[in-house]
Amino acid sequence: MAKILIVEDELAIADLIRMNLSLTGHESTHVDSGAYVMDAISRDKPDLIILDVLLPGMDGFTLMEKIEPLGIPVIFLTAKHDLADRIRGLKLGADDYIAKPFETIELLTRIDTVLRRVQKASSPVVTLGNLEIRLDEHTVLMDGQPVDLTAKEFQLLEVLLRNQNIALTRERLLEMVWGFEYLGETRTVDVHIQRLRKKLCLEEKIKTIHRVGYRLEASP
Amino acid sequence: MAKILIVEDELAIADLIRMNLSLTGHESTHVDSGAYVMDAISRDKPDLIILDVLLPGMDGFTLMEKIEPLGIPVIFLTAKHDLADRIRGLKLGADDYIAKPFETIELLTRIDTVLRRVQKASSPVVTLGNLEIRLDEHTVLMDGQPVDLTAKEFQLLEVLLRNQNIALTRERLLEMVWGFEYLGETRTVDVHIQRLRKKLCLEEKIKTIHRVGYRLEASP
DNA sequence: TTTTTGTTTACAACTTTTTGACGACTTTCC
DNA sequence: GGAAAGTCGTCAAAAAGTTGTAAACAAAAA
Repeated sequence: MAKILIVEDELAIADLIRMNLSLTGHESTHVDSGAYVMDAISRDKPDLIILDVLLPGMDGFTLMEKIEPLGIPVIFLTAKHDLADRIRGLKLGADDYIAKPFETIELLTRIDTVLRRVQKASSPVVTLGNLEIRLDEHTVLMDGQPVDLTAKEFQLLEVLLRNQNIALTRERLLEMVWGFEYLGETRTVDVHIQRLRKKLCLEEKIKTIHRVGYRLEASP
Repeated sequence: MAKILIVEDELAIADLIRMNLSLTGHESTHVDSGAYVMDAISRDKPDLIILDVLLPGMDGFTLMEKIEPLGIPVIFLTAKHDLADRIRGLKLGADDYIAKPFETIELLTRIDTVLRRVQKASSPVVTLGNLEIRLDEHTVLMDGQPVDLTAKEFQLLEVLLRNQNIALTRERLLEMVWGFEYLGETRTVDVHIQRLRKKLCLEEKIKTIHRVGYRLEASP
């Protein structure tokens, strides 16, 4: 169940892909020119982009450079024998490529593999038990209800989330949240940890490691 | 700079791969039959395995099932047109595949991509018999169950682990765990050793060396 | 200014670490 | 072999150190 954007000028191929995606429970949209890609991305917020290298208007590599910073995974479609293209695509940050003509099952498998890989890695929304942390929006929902966090609290939460299951010393947390050169009491960390625990009911999840620091436990 | 195990029966191909890996700064070992793979893994502890599907002795898929639980990433080598094989490999948990005959640069690129992806994920873990010590998490699991250790206990365990099979005097342990300038009773060490032995059932493994100190025996 | 956010202080509650005592065990040497 | 000397294991109480919390204070934003 992912949203997939197909960038492909040959309608027959696009339709083939769309049909197969819908059969496997994915939602897809299609644009047939490079010029519309960025618009489509901001409108649909796809989870994955399938990108033909040979496009009218704007070539796939130029597009790739624009897409890459957004962190959306890309699967390249290339002609069978353009090895150089495939390498270039991978180097630009594409997650995979498929050579045309491709077999449907291979396409679907690769899509699933990439989605699985990426969903593990990073998404702008992190959930932790009954919490949903939207990094982009800078908001936190607890059981769907928004909770007000101050800037420092949010940053601290972010650092803890990015280091789930890792014990972090107060010094390390000061570095990461307050900045490398910050000279302050390690006590400050405690107080913020307390506030996070209280506001988000994380008494259990944010473990104190005596004489070490704190560790946020990942959800089981 | 990774250790790579090549499982390939055609010597020419294995040599080609090894040469290229050494040119790009990787270390590699080679076995030419499936029968030796598990031995080679436990001996060399490779960071990545390149596995030919068609092998004498044991086929790649059977091997894959054995390797998968170890969490070592695998790149499959398949014949160009065996699409079914590639899919099967990916489904079994392979991280990538390359179709023979392959171009060297593609191989190298894919190796780097997989290594980069995997290195992000992993974190330092040491095992000793039924114990698993996660340094980052500051946790110790015994038969999969977490055991509570205090900070000093954990540090002491770490030092012992880093010096397996080496007898350490109390003075040396004090230096390494308590710090160079620490002035305290050597009795303190005993007490902590006792607690480790008790908590982690290490009565056998942490040997007392009379008039010398202690030694942690490596697992057989 | 008022309000909100961030930092520090103070102290009680708590956990860990150290210590000293003593019995058990090993080694050494007669 | 057996006694003396030294070493180690264990316990529990004392000491040291760490953390939670509230509340005061300072800084920044509205």
